[in-house]
Amino acid sequence: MTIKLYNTMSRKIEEFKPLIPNQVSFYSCGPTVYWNQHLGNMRTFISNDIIKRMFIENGFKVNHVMNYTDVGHLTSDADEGEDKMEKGAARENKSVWEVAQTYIDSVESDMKDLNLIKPITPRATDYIDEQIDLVKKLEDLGYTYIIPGKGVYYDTSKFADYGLLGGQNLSELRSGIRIDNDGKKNPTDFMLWAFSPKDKKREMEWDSPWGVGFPGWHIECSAMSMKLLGNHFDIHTGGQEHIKVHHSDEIAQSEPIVGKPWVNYWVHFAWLMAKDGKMSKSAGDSLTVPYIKNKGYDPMEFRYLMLLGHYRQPVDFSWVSLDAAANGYKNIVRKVADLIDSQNQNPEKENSKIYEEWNKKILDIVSDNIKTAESLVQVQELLKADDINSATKLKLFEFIDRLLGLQFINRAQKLLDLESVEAPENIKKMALERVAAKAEKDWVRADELRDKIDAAGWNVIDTKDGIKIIKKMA
RNA sequence: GGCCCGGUGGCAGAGUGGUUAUGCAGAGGACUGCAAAUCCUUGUAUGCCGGUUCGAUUCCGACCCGGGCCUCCA
Repeated sequence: MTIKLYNTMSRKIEEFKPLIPNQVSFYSCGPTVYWNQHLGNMRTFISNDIIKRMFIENGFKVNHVMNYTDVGHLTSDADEGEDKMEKGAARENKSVWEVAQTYIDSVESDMKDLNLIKPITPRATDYIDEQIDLVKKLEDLGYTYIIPGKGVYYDTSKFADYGLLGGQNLSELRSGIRIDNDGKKNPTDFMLWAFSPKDKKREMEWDSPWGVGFPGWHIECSAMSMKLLGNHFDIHTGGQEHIKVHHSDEIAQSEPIVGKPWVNYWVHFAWLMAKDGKMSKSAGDSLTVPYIKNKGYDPMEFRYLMLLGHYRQPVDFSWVSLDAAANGYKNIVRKVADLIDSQNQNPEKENSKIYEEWNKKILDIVSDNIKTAESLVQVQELLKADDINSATKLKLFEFIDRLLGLQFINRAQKLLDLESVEAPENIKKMALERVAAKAEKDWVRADELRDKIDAAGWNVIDTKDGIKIIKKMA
């Protein structure tokens, strides 16, 4: 099967060729754990997860690493800025270490809710020695300089390919830059190691050949990815905003050490936009997984909404679109439940030829640059196909669940379980009274009883085989 | 200022040089005492103007509009 991905470096959709056959090494820039992660972050995690599942279904062994940035960084190289981790600690009256743990727990809970296959998740603070080692190597190679009182900086003019990923060379970047940073040799130079301020003790700081301080932001991803995936690896992903700075800087600090190319495929995800602008402006406020759960949405409904769009296309988040996705998702679950039901009533044998055909068709679509929306069209077509029996459809849904992670069968089974809950005696009694009323064509009495049953939390439904009493969804 | 990406039916969002997905919502019908569920049917959509072409929504150019990045951000 041919796998294709859009490579930001070449700006083309390329056929994927692994460094090692049937294996893929895959690094994703993860969250800074100083606050709740919003739905925009979740979109990125879901995109990573789909790529991973696509590889797994294609028979690859996947080594997926996603870091947690638990080191504070200055918000800007230009001035003193604020340290996000320390800001979080002050806000919550906790140590920075406690803050990190709190939000690691929180994001892991979200990832579980969204049915993400857990990646390997290193923490930046566990790789300080590796980061210092990289800075030392860059210093030995002559790529660094020190600004007294501030830190060790990377001299981007020493790296001929600087900015290649973003499609601009250094002089273009210079002309386009809006701010100038005093002390730096080039506006694009960035900090590799920051010196701790003289006047105050930081909670997170370490000794280094250059003095007590803490690592710059970009170096951690180079250090952890090299350590865990090797000096060369297949795929590096992240949000699209990382192209120009973070990933360009990662390349600049890594390729002098490991050679070129360091990473074969760069994949970037477009943003989920809140209606009033970027999600991150309201980071931690309301648009989180726990928040939508409280509003009664199944996290799978959000995942389904994300899969309706393409990862390289920005998507607007709104309650209207989430509602539409929720309805669409529930409708599929209902139909899958009917398939399970029908298979329980009249077991059929699956048709392996049809299974293989549809399996290939859907996997091909997703393998072609992750066209999840188109794969969901096939899901609808599969449900409508009346020449495929329930057993075959269900087996295909098992595959679809592995590939898209939407837990259709799980939710369908839950629905059936809910529907099989026995009604209590008083409800049953009312339902039988209603049957009697109906027999006498006493429609007023019948509807009254149905309302009473409804108020008690049950639905009574007339079918051609008699009545069904079903517990209402919570 | 530099770079990049879009503008598709009521909404969300695909694909495609020539019968324009899919979903949600809406309408009509079947079924039902009425509901619910389900099924069937249904919609004069591709920003504007040129060009290439037998033919463009799809390719090319200009324009208008919107968005993103360039500063921490998934």
